Amino acid sequence: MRADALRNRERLVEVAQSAFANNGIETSLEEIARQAGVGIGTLYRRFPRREDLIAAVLAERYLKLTECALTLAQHREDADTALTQWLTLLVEHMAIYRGLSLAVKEAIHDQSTALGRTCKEMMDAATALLERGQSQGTFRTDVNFYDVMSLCSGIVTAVERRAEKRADSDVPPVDPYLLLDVVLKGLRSGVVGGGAGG
Amino acid sequence: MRADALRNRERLVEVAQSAFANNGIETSLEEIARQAGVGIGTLYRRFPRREDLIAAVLAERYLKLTECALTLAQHREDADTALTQWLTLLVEHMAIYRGLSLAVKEAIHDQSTALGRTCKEMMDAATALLERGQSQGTFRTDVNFYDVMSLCSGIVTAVERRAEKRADSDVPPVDPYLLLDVVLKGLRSGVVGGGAGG
DNA sequence: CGCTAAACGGAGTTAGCCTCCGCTTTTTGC
DNA sequence: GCAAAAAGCGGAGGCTAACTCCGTTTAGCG
Repeated sequence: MRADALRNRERLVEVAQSAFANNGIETSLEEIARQAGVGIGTLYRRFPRREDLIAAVLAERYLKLTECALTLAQHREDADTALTQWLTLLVEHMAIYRGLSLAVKEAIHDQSTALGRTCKEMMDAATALLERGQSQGTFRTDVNFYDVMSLCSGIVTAVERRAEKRADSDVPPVDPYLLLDVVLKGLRSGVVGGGAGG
Repeated sequence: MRADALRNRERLVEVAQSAFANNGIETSLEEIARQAGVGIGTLYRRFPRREDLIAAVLAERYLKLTECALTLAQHREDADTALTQWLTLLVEHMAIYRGLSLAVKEAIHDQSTALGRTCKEMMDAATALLERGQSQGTFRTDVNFYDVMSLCSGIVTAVERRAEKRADSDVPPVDPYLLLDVVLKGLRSGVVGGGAGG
């Protein structure tokens, strides 16, 4: 890769990072290119899809989450605590850019996108946490990790929306940790078999 | 309202209904106007925002959900069963148009939109179901109805995404009833105080 | 220095949202 | 019935943002 290309790439990721943080993940790509001082063509050559840019921005963060999951899996202690800790991190991570939780949910099953592939590794590592708990009888066995991710993504989306409307009316604040607690409580095995028939 | 205006209005709602069902809620408004045989200006005069059209399409359905909530609230029997039944209906309802769950989540706090106002009545009726259960000790008292709606919306979003990608890879199907069961289980009081610290 | 592949960048195309306003149809008053 | 007025129609046009294409520029190498 040529030196100027590398420089531009880095600059784009840098600008995108702060643009996503300020304006959400839907920030105009032309705006990002302008701020980075490159042409729109340059941005598209390097990041053909918006997700590719998102994936680049998130790369380190995902790596950290993956490592964290691996570490938690190795310390073969309390499976409940392990999953709780990791999901807490995940929820905090997904709340960083407005719109991110949805983008992740979109990409989660799609190995053809950079975001999807990056996600995959992390998912694999974290899946182990759930499955360990399941084999120990800590968590109910009829849910898979996609289900858990989906619920967490729902939590983050709720927080995002609520934050946007905060100026409005009498909207109460939402506590992601509370919602996560509800989900985790629902995941624990206890007396299995709730009531929602299907 | 003039007769021709009423006719056009009905035609638009009719076309929008099937367009939303086939292409999701983000279908181009110009496409809807074209199919209805009216100009784009006519559509916008009657439905200034996309949400107004959505609200019109959903009006009857919301009314049914509201009535259902009221009925369930009056039969002062099992609060758990009541909420379970209603949320099951809700989830089924929100899965009808791709993107609807998000639109509802967007509008839920915004009384300035038609969708928000229609939602409000339904929410008020359903909130009673949760609160009855809470005062009876059936459900944990630290969550409000917005929280429950948010989690349900997350479930539906997951189902929508999964359905879109079904052609892909080895994606397992998702069961909304299962996820709803997880949420409901998490809502039941039992020994309150899970583990997700904040 | 000079050559070449790589990279650049922005003009141009497409698509959808939304507004504005001259024209048409319905309704109303007589 | 008929004409005036009110209501409604519809699409041209402005706008923004995604995305493509290709002539121009430049880094890197010998």
